[in-house]
Amino acid sequence: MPKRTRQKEAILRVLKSTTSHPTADWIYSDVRKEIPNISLGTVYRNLKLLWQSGEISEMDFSGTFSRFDGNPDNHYHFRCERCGRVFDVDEPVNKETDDRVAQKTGFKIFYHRLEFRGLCRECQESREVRTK
Amino acid sequence: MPKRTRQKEAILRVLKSTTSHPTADWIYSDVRKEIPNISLGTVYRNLKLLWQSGEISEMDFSGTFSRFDGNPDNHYHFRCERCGRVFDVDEPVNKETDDRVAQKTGFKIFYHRLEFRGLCRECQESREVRTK
DNA sequence: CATTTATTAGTAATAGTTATCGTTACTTGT
DNA sequence: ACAAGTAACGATAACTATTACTAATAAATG
Repeated sequence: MPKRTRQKEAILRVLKSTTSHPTADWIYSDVRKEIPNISLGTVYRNLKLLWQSGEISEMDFSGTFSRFDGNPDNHYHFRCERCGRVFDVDEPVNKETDDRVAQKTGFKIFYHRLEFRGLCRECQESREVRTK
Repeated sequence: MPKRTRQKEAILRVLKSTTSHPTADWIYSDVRKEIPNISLGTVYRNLKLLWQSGEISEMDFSGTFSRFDGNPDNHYHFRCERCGRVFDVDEPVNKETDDRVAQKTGFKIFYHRLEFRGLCRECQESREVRTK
């Protein structure tokens, strides 16, 4: 059973108080204002714990390494959360949404990335807790 | 002016001959069957060159570090390709597409990630070549 | 064929993240 | 309230993906 600690609460509070999608390092230096001797490892550990319990979400999916695609045209992907494999999804790219969002926000939008997440056919039998 | 080298051609050939979205390391070991003493740095350098010339695309966007989001509910993001900042996008999440793709593919789909890419308002003035 | 210069192999360095480990402090049961 | 059990801590080392550096090599050009 997880424990509620000062460090975890501070990290969660920092994360809930901003919309800037901070990096682990940014969170680290912000929390240090309150807990000056907190360790960077503690920040990473708690971010993972908070993510596992569903209290936060992580972007820049799938961690450490890049994957490359011989097809340079914009298309969509499916990623299996269990085995990590990536598949192409044959679904037409919807450009109208780009225009509508650009209109609403004032951003100039070149394209978008869409990735579906779930379990591939092979992995659907034996579901497990998500680990990373 | 870029040169066509045996290494670059081999890397491109490997990448065009698979749909498995390989990692740099996987590409490295596959190309080594043909050029045993190729360097891993060469693979990375050429992947970047091929990406810059638009011949391939890269996934797992934006490189090295993760960003975290205090809001665990599924929502969309916009990422500025110049300054790297990430903004929330207030757009309803479309669950029907998940169902349609699941039907077509046999995957079990939990959710999807959608990220728009372009230039934020501040960066729209001085556009530049994309560097990474 | 000689010159120019991008690219190479090899290796060292960097950066983000994770693992380890002895110590601390939250939680639970008595 | 106190003791026991154990999750979490801080500090640091290790790991992994990627990039930078350098002298040597090999495409391209005229």
